[in-house]
Amino acid sequence: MKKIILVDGNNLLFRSYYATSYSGVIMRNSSGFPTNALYGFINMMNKIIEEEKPSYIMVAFDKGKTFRHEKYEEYKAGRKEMPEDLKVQFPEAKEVLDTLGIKHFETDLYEADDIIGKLAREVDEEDEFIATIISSDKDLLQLISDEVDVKLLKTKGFIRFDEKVFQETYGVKPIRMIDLKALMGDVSDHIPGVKGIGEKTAISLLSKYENLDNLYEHIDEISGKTKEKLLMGKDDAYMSYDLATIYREVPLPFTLEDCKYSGISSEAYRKKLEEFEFKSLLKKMKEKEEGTLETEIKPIEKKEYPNLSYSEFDQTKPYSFYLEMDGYNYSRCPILKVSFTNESGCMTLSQEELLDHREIFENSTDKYTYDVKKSIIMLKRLGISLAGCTYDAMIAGYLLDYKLSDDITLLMNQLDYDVLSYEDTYGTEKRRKKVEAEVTEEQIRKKSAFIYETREKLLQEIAEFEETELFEKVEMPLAFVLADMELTGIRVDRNYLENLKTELEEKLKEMEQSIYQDAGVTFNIMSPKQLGDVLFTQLNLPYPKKRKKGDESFSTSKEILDKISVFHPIVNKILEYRNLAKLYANYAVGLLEEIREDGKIHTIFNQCLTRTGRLSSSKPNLQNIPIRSDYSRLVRKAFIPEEGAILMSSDYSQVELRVFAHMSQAKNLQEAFIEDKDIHAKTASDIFHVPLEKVDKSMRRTAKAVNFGILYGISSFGLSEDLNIDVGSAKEFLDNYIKTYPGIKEYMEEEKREAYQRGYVTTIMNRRRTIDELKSKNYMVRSSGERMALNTPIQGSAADILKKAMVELYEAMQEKQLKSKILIQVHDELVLNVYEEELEEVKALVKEKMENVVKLSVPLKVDIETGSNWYEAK
DNA sequence: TCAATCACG
DNA sequence: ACGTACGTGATTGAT
Repeated sequence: MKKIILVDGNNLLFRSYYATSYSGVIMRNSSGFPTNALYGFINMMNKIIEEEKPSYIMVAFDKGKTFRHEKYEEYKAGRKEMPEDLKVQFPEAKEVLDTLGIKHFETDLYEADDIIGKLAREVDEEDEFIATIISSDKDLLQLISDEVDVKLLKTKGFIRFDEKVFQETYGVKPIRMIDLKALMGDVSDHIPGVKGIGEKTAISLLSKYENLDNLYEHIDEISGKTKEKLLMGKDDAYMSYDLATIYREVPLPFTLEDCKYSGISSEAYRKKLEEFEFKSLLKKMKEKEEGTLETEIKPIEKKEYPNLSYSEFDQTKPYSFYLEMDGYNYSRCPILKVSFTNESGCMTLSQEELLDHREIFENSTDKYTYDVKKSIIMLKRLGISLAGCTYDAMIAGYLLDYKLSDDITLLMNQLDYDVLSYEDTYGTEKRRKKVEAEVTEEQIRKKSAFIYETREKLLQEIAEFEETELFEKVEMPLAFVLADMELTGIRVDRNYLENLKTELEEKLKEMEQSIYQDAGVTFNIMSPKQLGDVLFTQLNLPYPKKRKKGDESFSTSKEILDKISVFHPIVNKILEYRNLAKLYANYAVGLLEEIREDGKIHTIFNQCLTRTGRLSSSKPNLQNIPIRSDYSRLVRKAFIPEEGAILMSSDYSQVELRVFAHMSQAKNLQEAFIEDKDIHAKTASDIFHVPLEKVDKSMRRTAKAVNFGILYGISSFGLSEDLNIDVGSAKEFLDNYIKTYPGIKEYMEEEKREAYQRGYVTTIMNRRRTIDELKSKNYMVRSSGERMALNTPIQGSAADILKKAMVELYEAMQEKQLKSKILIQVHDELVLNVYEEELEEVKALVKEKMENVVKLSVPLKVDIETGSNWYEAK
């Protein structure tokens, strides 16, 4: 078989141009010629050749106006002029292809899509060739056939679509991509589609009616809004259908055979790279010639592994394992299969087989996996304890700022591994698919092979990011701490919650009647839509906010309701009702449902989720148990210690502000912490120019809001909203703040400058967050990126600090063989179950570990409280 | 599946 | 002139 690669050249140049042009600034060589699109383009061509190893390749381009322009005015209008800086890179790209001996083609009236469409047809019609199309444009998916697949480029990585994958993703045949687009449209392609129909609706309609014509023939079977929309948009749908259809009869002056690729680049290619000043590409080229490429990051070596039996697998050499669940919830579902890989080969075991071979997990050989916490917990249920696991690809991927999920395949795709997602293989949680055992077996083997093969590369990258300490000393050991916390769980007083639930039920019922009476009608109080109607139309209360033109809906947020509460007694009742309803659903019913047979709640701590480095908690979320109001915080009384123990809460006082004082090096602020002053009062005294003892409650509250504003990447508008004051006064406070604390303005400017320059920000432990928003041309998006750039180092460093403290505390407690345990982490607070006889020792240990975990230019301070429940311990 | 709302740091 | 504070998760009604 001859393999030909068909590249959508326009698409490649466009996406590399827009991926690298931010705030109008783009890469240029020293004579000012723009090179950003070329850089991405050449890189991608190299990558394609490396990965696909094609013997035939061709790149298609657009050429000015096409027949689609002639036919549809709208299409013409929708297409914007290409920026000049991008335009000039096209001829250069084509010259580069010439120097590489790669065929390229463009022709009047047709787009790159159409050229590729014609070639794909030729591939379909003869027997020697198979083709892979490369683009990020989903439009091309309509060309998929037996012999043609599409490598769909994503921001990171790609997805390979063949007939099967397409069918599984969209529920219809590839050619129906056209019908899909006709319905859902495509903004980037200026295809309107039917207004109000999105991807999900389009897919479900087509999986039922197959194609557009048939859909409109059976339009009367469809009900409600969808039908209306479809009828309204019928003309648009058919126009879109026409626009989305790739024309496959383009006359071509060459054959498939003419696209032969020799693999030899000429001296002219090097000259071009020199002209563009692509130093890294030149370096790579040189190293390739000298055979010294290995000095750079080791390329991933994908290998085939012999399938071994248990006794053949060499357990004395480090190996990777991957544990595939049979379901979606690791605290409940069984293990489907586990795969193992190392140099000796690979093997898979089922859950039953594992029980006979537990030493594969319990021996002391180094092991690598994906999601070690999940693995520990699932194995624990089988009575197996995991030893020697030193590497978690999920954590590595998280620190390298890859896009992650609990599904390993997302990371694999980004590292060029071709694998189907868990959901695509097994179906969704609700709709499970039947899968052949051999298929899954092969997929699972691929996963442990992936972990094994990519480990060195990822560790090298972590070292380059200077995150090795963060990886080895914090995140890896933390996974074990979290596993222990999840397994331990927190004890809950079921009786107390039942009573609370009944109490709330009664109160809600009463209030409901009272509200109906005030309103004069019965309605669903929880529905913002109905509530807005009752308040602002029927009771005719004033709406205290400007409304956008054409906006029919009313916001019924707390903020709005607070403002109108003086006009009618119903408003406060509604606010109260909402409070209680929230309490009822989330914290009475919700928590009761989560109590397991052991009388405890076992939350899940997500270690690799947040963009800042914080943990998150789910199923249930124990990081948002009420505390801010007197009544709702009573929920905390439901969280109780074990017999003979008490609950201890230990929280950092003002960590984020302390971190900020440390990083900004603002002397005045640092001193306030060194002298252990009430920081908000001190700030108030400074910005209002009054002595400390003259600071009243309102001043302190204002100062506190300003301090928070600073941490979040302040705007005077945001502050004015928060404090309910005018923007002028808010600005005044901020100006005073900046005057009072010299250095912070410079710090913030420098932080932003660096973020723009590098495209990412870092924390004190070099945790990295890339911020693509800074590249946006949209002012709003970019500003939001700037605030992330300001806030992430602070929030993230605080997260680093508590994570490291948790690890050190945990290890010290193990060392001392204490029975007491860490139960919950809430960003700046730890909750522990502490046995009475260990109280003093644990208290001292916690304080010592938390306060001394890092040395900052300001001290860290920890407050500890204890009690017979979580309410008391605060 | 989305938006609105509101619980936490 | 624009639209506006950082990071999460769960529930609800509406589509």
